[in-house]
Amino acid sequence: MTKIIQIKQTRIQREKRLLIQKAALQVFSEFGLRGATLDKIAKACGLTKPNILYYYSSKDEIYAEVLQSLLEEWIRPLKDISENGDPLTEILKYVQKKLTMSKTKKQESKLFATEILHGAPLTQNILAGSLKETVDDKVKLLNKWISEEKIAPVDPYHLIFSIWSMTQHYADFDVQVYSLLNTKKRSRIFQDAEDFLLTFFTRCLKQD
Amino acid sequence: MTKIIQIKQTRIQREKRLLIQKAALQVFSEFGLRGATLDKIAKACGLTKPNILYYYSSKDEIYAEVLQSLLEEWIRPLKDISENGDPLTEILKYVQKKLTMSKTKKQESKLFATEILHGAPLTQNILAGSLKETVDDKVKLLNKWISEEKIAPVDPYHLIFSIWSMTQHYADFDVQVYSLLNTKKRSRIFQDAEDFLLTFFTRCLKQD
DNA sequence: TATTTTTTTGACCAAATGGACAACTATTTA
DNA sequence: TAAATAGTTGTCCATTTGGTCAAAAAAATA
Repeated sequence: MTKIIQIKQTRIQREKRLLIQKAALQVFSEFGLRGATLDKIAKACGLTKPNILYYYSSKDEIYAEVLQSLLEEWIRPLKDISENGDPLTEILKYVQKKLTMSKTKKQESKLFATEILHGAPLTQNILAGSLKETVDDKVKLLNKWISEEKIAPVDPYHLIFSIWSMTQHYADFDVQVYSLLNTKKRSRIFQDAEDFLLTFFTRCLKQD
Repeated sequence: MTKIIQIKQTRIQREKRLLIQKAALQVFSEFGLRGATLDKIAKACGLTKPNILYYYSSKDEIYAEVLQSLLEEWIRPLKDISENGDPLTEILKYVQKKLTMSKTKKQESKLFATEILHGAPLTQNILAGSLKETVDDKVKLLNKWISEEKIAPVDPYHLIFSIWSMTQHYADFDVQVYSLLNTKKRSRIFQDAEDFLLTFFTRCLKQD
């Protein structure tokens, strides 16, 4: 008797898989792949361990799926930098978008950081693939803007790295950032950060 | 019979403890606290697991010691920013020093990053203690320089964060950085990064 | 060199953890 | 509503792993 392979997801499958992903993101971002346990994920979403393994065949599969869906979201805003807009405005908009992501997607940022930090075992091909494509594309655009003297000359790769590092810092290192600021400044981290970053990049990129 | 407590370390103890610390740094920075196993550390330094536990009473104790000795080293360069030098030069020297550390102390940087990323369970008091003191001190100095119009006005806390994030990025996210650059640019990452950072901070901070 | 102290290790243990599975329940479908 | 399918869970298992311990080996000391 041939086993019938189920193609379409049922309502319950959709719901439970999402539930598990959400809990897994939370647990993985806090403890890392190896520190996270199925029991922790199970508790975080109110399911039993075997029940989780009914939807995913292994812990690694959950991790891979969470990471996968995160990566696409992570790359996307870079693509939005538009050839048509005002160069400086486009770059500042990207900075803002990334900073907002640090605020609203802290767990995603931390999970991504942990993955890269530990050698990107599951992500390497995406980094060297679709991310590299997008980056190379935007580097071309930045170089064009530079040659047209619309922004000040600067290494475009390192410009992109600087945007990533400075914005993601507020998510990944939030504990440190919070520890070093007093209560008053703590309450307006993201406003201050935005002011700082916009000023910073404007000063650095403005053609006088 | 009272057990005699040994105070002075023997030659072997000094040597072996250092050996273990070095191996532990390597393993912890690659796998994180939970991903690292005593067996991996043992293999990395050519000792047996029980032998390691003869020198350290637990895995956590090794981690704590490695982290502890790293933290002091990590904070130090910030203290070197001198009131007496030329403001911009002092800041640029600090940037350079931090960038060099990213190149030569990659494992340390990654271990520190992982610790903070996961909530700094063992580091919180140091962050809020001696690091905060030093930072507050330098913030005062930066504010003084700003009020004297020796550097352009900018939020000093976020300026420090930006130096940390941009320089450490080259250690912590090296896999990503390498993936995105072609062979030619890969061979001069740190020169390019230095050029970029010095230009950037100069443009941002120079009083015209 | 004899004795004491330090160092090393093989064998072992208990807890944690990823995962399997059969039995049971709930839901869907005919 | 009966049959079929999907979903759930208690129990169990094997492996990994932090850590113990007693006995052996090496080193220091008297």
